[in-house]
Amino acid sequence: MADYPQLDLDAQLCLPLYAAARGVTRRYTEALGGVGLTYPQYVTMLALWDAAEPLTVGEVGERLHLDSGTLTPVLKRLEAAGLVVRRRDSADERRVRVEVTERGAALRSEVAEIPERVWHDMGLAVDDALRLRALLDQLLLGLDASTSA
Amino acid sequence: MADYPQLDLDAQLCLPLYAAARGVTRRYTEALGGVGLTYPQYVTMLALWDAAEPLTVGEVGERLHLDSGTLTPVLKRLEAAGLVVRRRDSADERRVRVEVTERGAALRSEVAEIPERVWHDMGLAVDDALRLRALLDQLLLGLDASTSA
DNA sequence: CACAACTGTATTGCGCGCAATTGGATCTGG
DNA sequence: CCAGATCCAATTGCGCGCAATACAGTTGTG
Repeated sequence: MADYPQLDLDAQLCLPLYAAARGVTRRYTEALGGVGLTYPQYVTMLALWDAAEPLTVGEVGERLHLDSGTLTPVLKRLEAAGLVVRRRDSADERRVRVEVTERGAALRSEVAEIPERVWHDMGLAVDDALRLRALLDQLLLGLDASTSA
Repeated sequence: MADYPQLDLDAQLCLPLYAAARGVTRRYTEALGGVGLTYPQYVTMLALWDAAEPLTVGEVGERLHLDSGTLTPVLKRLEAAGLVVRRRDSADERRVRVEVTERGAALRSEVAEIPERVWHDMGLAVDDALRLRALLDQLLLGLDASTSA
Protein backbone atom coordinates (compact mmCIF):
# COMPACT_ATOMS: atom_id res chain seq x y z
CA MET A 1 0.00 0.00 0.00
CA ALA A 2 1.28 3.45 -0.87
CA ASP A 3 2.83 5.50 1.88
CA TYR A 4 1.47 8.94 2.70
CA PRO A 5 3.57 10.31 5.56
CA GLN A 6 1.59 13.55 5.56
CA LEU A 7 -1.50 11.50 6.44
CA ASP A 8 0.17 9.67 9.30
CA LEU A 9 -2.23 9.94 12.16
CA ASP A 10 0.55 10.45 14.64
CA ALA A 11 2.22 13.15 12.59
CA GLN A 12 -0.84 15.35 12.33
CA LEU A 13 -1.65 18.26 14.55
CA CYS A 14 -5.37 18.22 13.90
CA LEU A 15 -6.16 15.07 15.85
CA PRO A 16 -4.49 16.04 19.15
CA LEU A 17 -6.13 19.44 18.87
CA TYR A 18 -9.51 17.85 18.20
CA ALA A 19 -9.15 15.26 20.97
CA ALA A 20 -7.75 17.72 23.53
CA ALA A 21 -10.55 20.20 22.98
CA ARG A 22 -13.18 17.50 23.43
CA GLY A 23 -11.41 16.16 26.48
CA VAL A 24 -11.21 19.54 28.18
CA THR A 25 -14.83 20.27 27.27
CA ARG A 26 -15.82 16.99 28.88
CA ARG A 27 -13.98 17.89 32.09
CA TYR A 28 -15.64 21.26 32.29
CA THR A 29 -19.03 19.67 31.58
CA GLU A 30 -18.51 17.22 34.44
CA ALA A 31 -17.48 20.04 36.76
CA LEU A 32 -20.48 22.11 35.67
CA GLY A 33 -22.99 19.34 36.26
CA GLY A 34 -23.73 20.66 39.72
CA VAL A 35 -25.00 24.00 38.46
CA GLY A 36 -26.80 22.54 35.46
CA LEU A 37 -24.77 24.21 32.73
CA THR A 38 -23.26 22.63 29.63
CA TYR A 39 -19.87 23.82 28.48
CA PRO A 40 -21.20 26.00 25.62
CA GLN A 41 -23.70 27.51 28.03
CA TYR A 42 -20.86 28.19 30.46
CA VAL A 43 -18.66 30.00 27.94
CA THR A 44 -21.68 32.01 26.85
CA MET A 45 -22.17 33.11 30.45
CA LEU A 46 -18.46 33.95 30.64
CA ALA A 47 -18.82 36.28 27.68
CA LEU A 48 -21.86 37.94 29.22
CA TRP A 49 -20.26 38.29 32.67
CA ASP A 50 -17.19 39.87 31.14
CA ALA A 51 -19.10 42.59 29.35
CA ALA A 52 -20.00 45.84 31.03
CA GLU A 53 -23.21 46.19 29.04
CA PRO A 54 -25.71 43.60 27.79
CA LEU A 55 -24.31 42.16 24.56
CA THR A 56 -26.13 41.52 21.33
CA VAL A 57 -26.24 37.97 19.97
CA GLY A 58 -23.70 38.96 17.34
CA GLU A 59 -21.31 40.37 19.95
CA VAL A 60 -21.44 37.15 21.92
CA GLY A 61 -20.77 35.32 18.69
CA GLU A 62 -17.67 37.40 17.97
CA ARG A 63 -16.19 36.61 21.36
CA LEU A 64 -16.88 32.89 21.11
CA HIS A 65 -16.51 32.43 17.35
CA LEU A 66 -20.06 31.09 17.16
CA ASP A 67 -22.96 32.14 14.96
CA SER A 68 -26.63 32.69 15.67
CA GLY A 69 -27.54 29.21 14.54
CA THR A 70 -25.67 27.88 17.55
CA LEU A 71 -26.24 30.72 19.98
CA THR A 72 -29.98 31.24 19.62
CA PRO A 73 -30.94 27.85 21.10
CA VAL A 74 -28.20 28.12 23.76
CA LEU A 75 -29.48 31.54 24.83
CA LYS A 76 -33.05 30.29 24.88
CA ARG A 77 -32.05 27.50 27.25
CA LEU A 78 -30.21 29.98 29.46
CA GLU A 79 -33.32 32.14 29.42
CA ALA A 80 -35.53 29.15 30.28
CA ALA A 81 -33.17 28.52 33.23
CA GLY A 82 -33.72 32.10 34.39
CA LEU A 83 -30.08 33.14 33.95
CA VAL A 84 -30.54 35.68 31.16
CA VAL A 85 -33.25 37.72 29.50
CA ARG A 86 -33.35 38.36 25.76
CA ARG A 87 -35.02 41.51 24.51
CA ARG A 88 -35.08 43.40 21.24
CA ASP A 89 -32.98 46.56 21.20
CA SER A 90 -35.45 49.45 21.08
CA ALA A 91 -32.97 51.56 19.08
CA ASP A 92 -32.48 48.83 16.47
CA GLU A 93 -35.17 46.21 16.39
CA ARG A 94 -32.96 43.80 14.44
CA ARG A 95 -30.73 43.29 17.45
CA VAL A 96 -31.41 41.18 20.51
CA ARG A 97 -29.74 42.26 23.75
CA VAL A 98 -28.91 39.57 26.27
CA GLU A 99 -29.09 40.71 29.89
CA VAL A 100 -27.80 38.65 32.79
CA THR A 101 -30.44 38.28 35.49
CA GLU A 102 -29.70 38.50 39.18
CA ARG A 103 -29.77 34.74 39.31
CA GLY A 104 -27.36 34.58 36.38
CA ALA A 105 -25.00 36.98 38.15
CA ALA A 106 -25.20 34.94 41.35
CA LEU A 107 -24.07 31.86 39.46
CA ARG A 108 -20.71 33.46 38.84
CA SER A 109 -19.33 32.81 42.28
CA GLU A 110 -20.54 29.21 42.16
CA VAL A 111 -18.36 28.39 39.17
CA ALA A 112 -15.39 30.58 40.08
CA GLU A 113 -13.07 27.77 41.14
CA ILE A 114 -13.89 25.39 38.32
CA PRO A 115 -11.18 26.44 35.82
CA GLU A 116 -8.40 26.22 38.36
CA ARG A 117 -9.59 22.84 39.56
CA VAL A 118 -9.98 21.39 36.07
CA TRP A 119 -6.54 22.48 34.93
CA HIS A 120 -4.91 21.42 38.15
CA ASP A 121 -6.41 17.94 37.83
CA MET A 122 -4.93 17.59 34.37
CA GLY A 123 -1.52 18.39 35.76
CA LEU A 124 -0.54 21.01 33.21
CA ALA A 125 2.22 23.31 34.46
CA VAL A 126 1.40 27.00 34.50
CA ASP A 127 4.16 27.99 32.09
CA ASP A 128 3.12 25.21 29.71
CA ALA A 129 -0.43 26.52 29.86
CA LEU A 130 0.82 29.99 28.99
CA ARG A 131 2.87 28.70 26.09
CA LEU A 132 -0.08 26.67 24.86
CA ARG A 133 -2.32 29.70 25.04
CA ALA A 134 0.14 31.81 23.07
CA LEU A 135 0.35 29.20 20.32
CA LEU A 136 -3.43 28.81 20.17
CA ASP A 137 -3.89 32.57 19.95
CA GLN A 138 -1.45 32.63 17.08
CA LEU A 139 -3.37 29.82 15.42
CA LEU A 140 -6.63 31.71 15.82
CA LEU A 141 -5.05 34.78 14.24
CA GLY A 142 -3.96 32.67 11.30
CA LEU A 143 -7.47 31.26 10.99
CA ASP A 144 -9.05 34.70 10.96
CA ALA A 145 -6.48 36.11 8.57
CA SER A 146 -6.89 33.42 5.95
CA THR A 147 -10.68 33.55 6.32
CA SER A 148 -10.93 37.20 5.42
CA ALA A 149 -8.40 36.82 2.61
CA MET B 1 -20.02 43.58 40.49
CA ALA B 2 -17.59 41.18 42.10
CA ASP B 3 -14.39 40.46 40.26
CA TYR B 4 -13.47 36.92 39.31
CA PRO B 5 -10.14 37.10 37.50
CA GLN B 6 -10.06 33.33 37.11
CA LEU B 7 -13.24 33.60 35.03
CA ASP B 8 -11.86 36.32 32.77
CA LEU B 9 -12.62 35.13 29.27
CA ASP B 10 -9.26 36.26 27.98
CA ALA B 11 -7.32 34.62 30.77
CA GLN B 12 -8.71 31.16 30.18
CA LEU B 13 -7.14 28.47 28.10
CA CYS B 14 -10.33 26.60 27.39
CA LEU B 15 -11.87 29.11 24.99
CA PRO B 16 -8.90 29.42 22.60
CA LEU B 17 -8.60 25.64 22.62
CA TYR B 18 -12.30 25.27 21.90
CA ALA B 19 -12.33 27.93 19.19
CA ALA B 20 -9.10 26.77 17.54
CA ALA B 21 -10.27 23.18 17.32
CA ARG B 22 -13.54 24.23 15.72
CA GLY B 23 -11.74 26.58 13.35
CA VAL B 24 -9.30 23.91 12.18
CA THR B 25 -12.11 21.40 11.83
CA ARG B 26 -13.98 23.88 9.66
CA ARG B 27 -10.94 24.31 7.39
CA TYR B 28 -10.51 20.61 6.97
CA THR B 29 -14.23 20.22 6.27
CA GLU B 30 -14.04 22.86 3.55
CA ALA B 31 -11.01 21.17 2.02
CA LEU B 32 -12.74 17.79 2.21
CA GLY B 33 -15.90 18.98 0.51
CA GLY B 34 -14.61 17.81 -2.85
CA VAL B 35 -14.41 14.18 -1.79
CA GLY B 36 -17.62 14.25 0.24
CA LEU B 37 -16.12 13.56 3.66
CA THR B 38 -16.80 15.37 6.91
CA TYR B 39 -13.92 15.94 9.30
CA PRO B 40 -14.90 13.12 11.71
CA GLN B 41 -15.27 10.79 8.73
CA TYR B 42 -11.83 11.86 7.54
CA VAL B 43 -10.06 11.17 10.83
CA THR B 44 -11.82 7.81 10.99
CA MET B 45 -10.41 6.98 7.56
CA LEU B 46 -6.98 8.13 8.78
CA ALA B 47 -7.14 5.65 11.62
CA LEU B 48 -8.17 2.84 9.29
CA TRP B 49 -5.52 3.70 6.68
CA ASP B 50 -2.82 3.73 9.33
CA ALA B 51 -3.62 0.25 10.60
CA ALA B 52 -2.12 -2.85 9.04
CA GLU B 53 -5.20 -4.94 9.82
CA PRO B 54 -8.91 -4.09 9.85
CA LEU B 55 -9.65 -2.46 13.19
CA THR B 56 -12.54 -3.13 15.50
CA VAL B 57 -14.87 -0.29 16.40
CA GLY B 58 -13.25 -0.11 19.81
CA GLU B 59 -9.75 0.12 18.36
CA VAL B 60 -10.78 3.02 16.15
CA GLY B 61 -12.30 4.62 19.21
CA GLU B 62 -9.06 4.31 21.18
CA ARG B 63 -7.09 6.06 18.46
CA LEU B 64 -9.60 8.89 18.08
CA HIS B 65 -10.84 9.12 21.67
CA LEU B 66 -14.39 8.48 20.48
CA ASP B 67 -16.95 5.91 21.63
CA SER B 68 -19.33 3.65 19.74
CA GLY B 69 -22.17 6.11 20.14
CA THR B 70 -20.31 8.47 17.84
CA LEU B 71 -18.48 5.98 15.67
CA THR B 72 -21.32 3.64 14.75
CA PRO B 73 -23.25 6.21 12.71
CA VAL B 74 -20.02 7.60 11.20
CA LEU B 75 -18.95 4.12 10.11
CA LYS B 76 -22.40 3.43 8.69
CA ARG B 77 -22.16 6.53 6.54
CA LEU B 78 -18.69 5.54 5.38
CA GLU B 79 -20.10 2.12 4.54
CA ALA B 80 -23.02 3.67 2.68
CA ALA B 81 -20.45 5.68 0.69
CA GLY B 82 -18.69 2.46 -0.22
CA LEU B 83 -15.43 3.33 1.56
CA VAL B 84 -15.51 0.64 4.25
CA VAL B 85 -17.24 -2.64 5.04
CA ARG B 86 -18.29 -3.61 8.55
CA ARG B 87 -18.47 -7.28 9.43
CA ARG B 88 -18.71 -9.24 12.63
CA ASP B 89 -15.52 -10.94 13.73
CA SER B 90 -16.08 -14.66 13.28
CA ALA B 91 -13.77 -15.45 16.21
CA ASP B 92 -15.69 -13.11 18.54
CA GLU B 93 -19.13 -12.18 17.35
CA ARG B 94 -19.28 -9.19 19.68
CA ARG B 95 -16.66 -7.36 17.66
CA VAL B 96 -17.16 -5.57 14.38
CA ARG B 97 -14.16 -5.33 12.06
CA VAL B 98 -13.99 -2.37 9.74
CA GLU B 99 -12.28 -3.08 6.42
CA VAL B 100 -11.29 -0.38 3.96
CA THR B 101 -12.62 -1.13 0.48
CA GLU B 102 -10.63 -0.59 -2.69
CA ARG B 103 -12.52 2.62 -3.18
CA GLY B 104 -11.71 3.68 0.37
CA ALA B 105 -8.03 2.98 -0.21
CA ALA B 106 -8.09 4.94 -3.46
CA LEU B 107 -9.39 7.98 -1.62
CA ARG B 108 -6.14 8.22 0.29
CA SER B 109 -4.17 9.80 -2.50
CA GLU B 110 -6.98 12.28 -3.16
CA VAL B 111 -6.71 13.79 0.30
CA ALA B 112 -2.94 13.46 0.71
CA GLU B 113 -2.10 17.14 0.27
CA ILE B 114 -4.94 18.50 2.36
CA PRO B 115 -3.15 18.72 5.74
CA GLU B 116 -0.17 20.56 4.34
CA ARG B 117 -2.38 22.99 2.46
CA VAL B 118 -4.63 23.71 5.43
CA TRP B 119 -1.75 24.37 7.81
CA HIS B 120 0.14 26.41 5.27
CA ASP B 121 -2.91 28.62 4.69
CA MET B 122 -3.12 29.34 8.40
CA GLY B 123 0.47 30.49 8.37
CA LEU B 124 1.67 28.48 11.35
CA ALA B 125 5.43 28.03 11.37
CA VAL B 126 6.65 24.43 11.42
CA ASP B 127 8.48 24.71 14.73
CA ASP B 128 5.44 26.37 16.31
CA ALA B 129 3.34 23.49 15.05
CA LEU B 130 5.75 21.04 16.66
CA ARG B 131 5.72 22.91 19.94
CA LEU B 132 1.93 23.06 19.85
CA ARG B 133 1.73 19.34 19.19
CA ALA B 134 4.04 18.55 22.09
CA LEU B 135 1.94 20.62 24.48
CA LEU B 136 -1.32 19.07 23.25
CA ASP B 137 0.12 15.58 23.66
CA GLN B 138 1.08 16.45 27.19
CA LEU B 139 -2.42 17.75 27.80
CA LEU B 140 -3.92 14.53 26.47
CA LEU B 141 -1.68 12.53 28.77
CA GLY B 142 -2.90 14.60 31.69
CA LEU B 143 -6.51 14.03 30.64
CA ASP B 144 -6.04 10.28 30.44
CA ALA B 145 -4.12 10.12 33.70
CA SER B 146 -6.74 11.98 35.72
CA THR B 147 -9.55 10.00 34.05
CA SER B 148 -8.23 6.65 35.17
CA ALA B 149 -7.40 8.00 38.61
C1' DC C 1 -23.50 -27.61 32.47
C1' DA C 2 -25.69 -23.66 34.62
C1' DC C 3 -25.37 -19.01 35.59
C1' DA C 4 -23.58 -14.71 36.91
C1' DA C 5 -20.26 -11.22 35.57
C1' DC C 6 -18.18 -8.99 31.97
C1' DT C 7 -17.28 -7.14 27.07
C1' DG C 8 -18.24 -4.99 22.66
C1' DT C 9 -21.39 -2.79 19.88
C1' DA C 10 -25.75 -0.59 18.90
C1' DT C 11 -29.55 2.46 20.17
C1' DT C 12 -31.69 6.51 22.23
C1' DG C 13 -32.01 11.19 23.60
C1' DC C 14 -30.31 15.66 23.85
C1' DG C 15 -27.33 19.58 22.94
C1' DC C 16 -24.46 21.53 20.13
C1' DG C 17 -21.95 23.53 15.40
C1' DC C 18 -22.69 25.25 11.13
C1' DA C 19 -24.29 26.01 6.27
C1' DA C 20 -28.21 27.72 4.04
C1' DT C 21 -32.42 30.07 4.05
C1' DT C 22 -35.96 33.19 5.77
C1' DG C 23 -37.87 37.44 7.19
C1' DG C 24 -38.14 41.68 9.37
C1' DA C 25 -35.40 46.15 10.23
C1' DT C 26 -32.32 49.58 8.61
C1' DC C 27 -29.64 52.11 5.43
C1' DT C 28 -28.73 54.16 0.66
C1' DG C 29 -29.19 56.13 -3.81
C1' DG C 30 -32.16 58.30 -6.72
C1' DC D 1 -39.99 59.40 -0.08
C1' DC D 2 -39.30 54.69 -1.82
C1' DA D 3 -37.10 50.64 -3.79
C1' DG D 4 -33.16 47.85 -3.55
C1' DA D 5 -29.26 46.46 -0.87
C1' DT D 6 -27.64 45.30 3.54
C1' DC D 7 -27.87 43.74 8.22
C1' DC D 8 -29.33 40.84 12.24
C1' DA D 9 -31.42 37.12 14.37
C1' DA D 10 -34.16 33.04 13.87
C1' DT D 11 -35.16 28.75 11.62
C1' DT D 12 -34.13 24.42 9.22
C1' DG D 13 -31.56 20.36 8.27
C1' DC D 14 -27.90 17.35 9.10
C1' DG D 15 -23.91 15.35 11.37
C1' DC D 16 -21.62 14.81 15.22
C1' DG D 17 -20.31 13.90 20.71
C1' DC D 18 -21.53 11.61 24.55
C1' DA D 19 -24.10 9.75 28.60
C1' DA D 20 -27.24 6.21 29.50
C1' DT D 21 -29.25 2.12 28.28
C1' DA D 22 -30.01 -2.28 25.91
C1' DC D 23 -28.53 -6.52 24.38
C1' DA D 24 -26.08 -10.30 22.28
C1' DG D 25 -21.82 -12.77 22.91
C1' DT D 26 -18.13 -14.43 25.94
C1' DT D 27 -15.76 -15.76 30.11
C1' DG D 28 -15.21 -17.34 34.74
C1' DT D 29 -16.93 -20.18 38.63
C1' DG D 30 -18.69 -23.95 41.04
